[in-house]
Amino acid sequence: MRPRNTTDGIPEASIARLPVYLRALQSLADQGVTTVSSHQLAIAAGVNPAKLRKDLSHLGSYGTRGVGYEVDYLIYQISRELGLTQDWAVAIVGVGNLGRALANYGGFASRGFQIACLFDADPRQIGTRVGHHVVHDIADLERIVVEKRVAIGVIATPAAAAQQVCDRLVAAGIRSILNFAPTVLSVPPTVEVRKVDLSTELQILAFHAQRRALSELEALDVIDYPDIERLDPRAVSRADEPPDRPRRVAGVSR
Amino acid sequence: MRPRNTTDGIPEASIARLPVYLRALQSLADQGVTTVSSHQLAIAAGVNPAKLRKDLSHLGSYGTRGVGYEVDYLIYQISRELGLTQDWAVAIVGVGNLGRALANYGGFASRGFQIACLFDADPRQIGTRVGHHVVHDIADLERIVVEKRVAIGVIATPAAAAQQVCDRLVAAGIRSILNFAPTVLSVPPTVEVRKVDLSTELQILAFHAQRRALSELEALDVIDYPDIERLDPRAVSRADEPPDRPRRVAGVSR
DNA sequence: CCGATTTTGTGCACGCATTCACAAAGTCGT
DNA sequence: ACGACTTTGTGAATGCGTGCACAAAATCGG
Ligand SMILES: NC(=O)c1ccc[n+]([C@@H]2O[C@H](COP(=O)([O-])OP(=O)(O)OC[C@H]3O[C@@H](n4cnc5c(N)ncnc54)[C@H](O)[C@@H]3O)[C@@H](O)[C@H]2O)c1
Ligand SMILES: NC(=O)c1ccc[n+]([C@@H]2O[C@H](COP(=O)([O-])OP(=O)(O)OC[C@H]3O[C@@H](n4cnc5c(N)ncnc54)[C@H](O)[C@@H]3O)[C@@H](O)[C@H]2O)c1
Repeated sequence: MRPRNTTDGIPEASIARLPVYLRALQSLADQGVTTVSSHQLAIAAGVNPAKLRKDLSHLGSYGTRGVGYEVDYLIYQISRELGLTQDWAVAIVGVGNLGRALANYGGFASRGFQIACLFDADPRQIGTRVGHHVVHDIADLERIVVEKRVAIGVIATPAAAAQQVCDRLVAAGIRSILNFAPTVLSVPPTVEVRKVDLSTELQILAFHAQRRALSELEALDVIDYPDIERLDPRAVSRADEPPDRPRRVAGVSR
Repeated sequence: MRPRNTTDGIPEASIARLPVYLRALQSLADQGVTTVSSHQLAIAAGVNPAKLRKDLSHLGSYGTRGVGYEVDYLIYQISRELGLTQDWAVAIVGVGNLGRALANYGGFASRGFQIACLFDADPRQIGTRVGHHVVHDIADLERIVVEKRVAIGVIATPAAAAQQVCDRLVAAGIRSILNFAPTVLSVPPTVEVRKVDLSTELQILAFHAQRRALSELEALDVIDYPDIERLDPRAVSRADEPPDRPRRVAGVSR
């Protein structure tokens, strides 16, 4: 073994939190704070202090016992670990509602992500300006992606086109993809896909909201009905009948 | 104990996957498929079949051994569990780039989420139309949220305004919040916040992209340099010097 | 009616992540 | 120079999630 401190393999869960720490640190730096304890930073980042320290310990031993962490130095170390000391060229495919919002967003450039080019398949979009870019024809994707050294592809097309677009991004050599379309993409194992699914987020919120509503109902009025299934707790939109349950319906299906 | 099948407490990890299964099932239903095995559905959803079965088993015993799951029936059961048999009214605060994209998106209504109202603080936005809604003054938030029975709030304002907007949503009785601003929101424990952070996603992609680049470099040329720290593997934007590391620098800090 | 076949539902083992709790390390005041 | 105090870094315990592997259940053909 050699004294290579940052051995390797930082746990995924830690990596996902590093950007949060980074943002909290930058906010502290803006306020003129030069030194921060794990406790303070943990509060700012919304995590447990022990978890924060363990996460940071994966990068190396950058704190000072009795004092805390030097804000600027830690910002640099996290940025370096995340690969933010260089710029990354990003291509956005699909300049509809969402693609436009992303293209116009200023918050990426400041974090080292340069929108390098935009693509669409719609002839009415091609050639128009969005932000300070001209929308390219998807037909030119491979050429331009290579020319501009694009490393990250963002898919903001309808779901039906997503796999096809993904295949072309991969063919052009891109191995990091952020997918906004609600589809499961299949890619070779060398390619990493991350999915952002807004409907899913809302559905998870709905699940918990329903749970809350239900448990509150039970808490106050209900006398614990017998076994009759109470399909819909909120007794409003009960209109749509449940689909024919499987025909076999054995007598004792528990 | 009573024969209440869906006892309670479905693991969070399972809940987060239910929307994915739901979408895969709907796609199958559209193709006319009436019955599906855990294996097929698992492929469509991009997960392990055993995991899928265990997830579904938390909802009840809705499969038929030797056959599989009835597509329509399973769609109904998952929808019910997620609370999608009723409609949910959603308010969007901040109609900038992102808020507009969300307001114009058609994919929410079809999943039971109705955009009920839009808010902004900018006088130039207030009163304008976005989608088929008029943008309301944020000053009227509490009143309108109660009137329209809004259950879910979406924050699409700049980070600086997010906590303040959040507080008002909570004051108006909303207990489910989807936050797009890059801030940690603090809320009472009765309120659930989910965060969608696009910059974080890109940063995670960048981390892995850097790892790949680095390990490929090492794989072919490098003769394993001695201990000199190699800060930047890509030797390009090496311009910016690392910040002054903590002054104390002990001799043997390992 | 029975036996071969398919596929579910789940017990179990394993590994990763979280959190506690504490010794080691460093600071700061006197 | 020293002792009280602060805060890091990490061992150890616990809990959660994943996936294998298999018995139980149901179908179907003969
Ligand atoms: N807008 C939102 O708020 C939102 C929310 C959740 C999910 N999504 C998802 O994000 C994706 C984009 O949403 P949107 O609202 O921007 O859709 P949109 O219809 O407004 O835009 C899609 C764009 O993709 C282009 N396109 C279609 N096929 C293409 C192809 N093969 N190659 C290149 N471009 C192509 C279209 O011309 C269009 O400009 C969709 O999959 C949608 O489900 C969007
Ligand atoms: N646009 C993107 O693609 C993108 C990507 C990642 C993150 N985000 C985040 O999403 C948020 C919105 O981004 P955007 O690009 O739409 O910003 P934007 O500046 O285009 O829009 C913000 C809107 O919020 C309104 N607003 C400001 N203060 C308000 C208040 N107190 N109450 C109500 N409305 C208020 C503004 O008037 C403006 O219309 C930001 O926090 C941004 O960091 C956006």
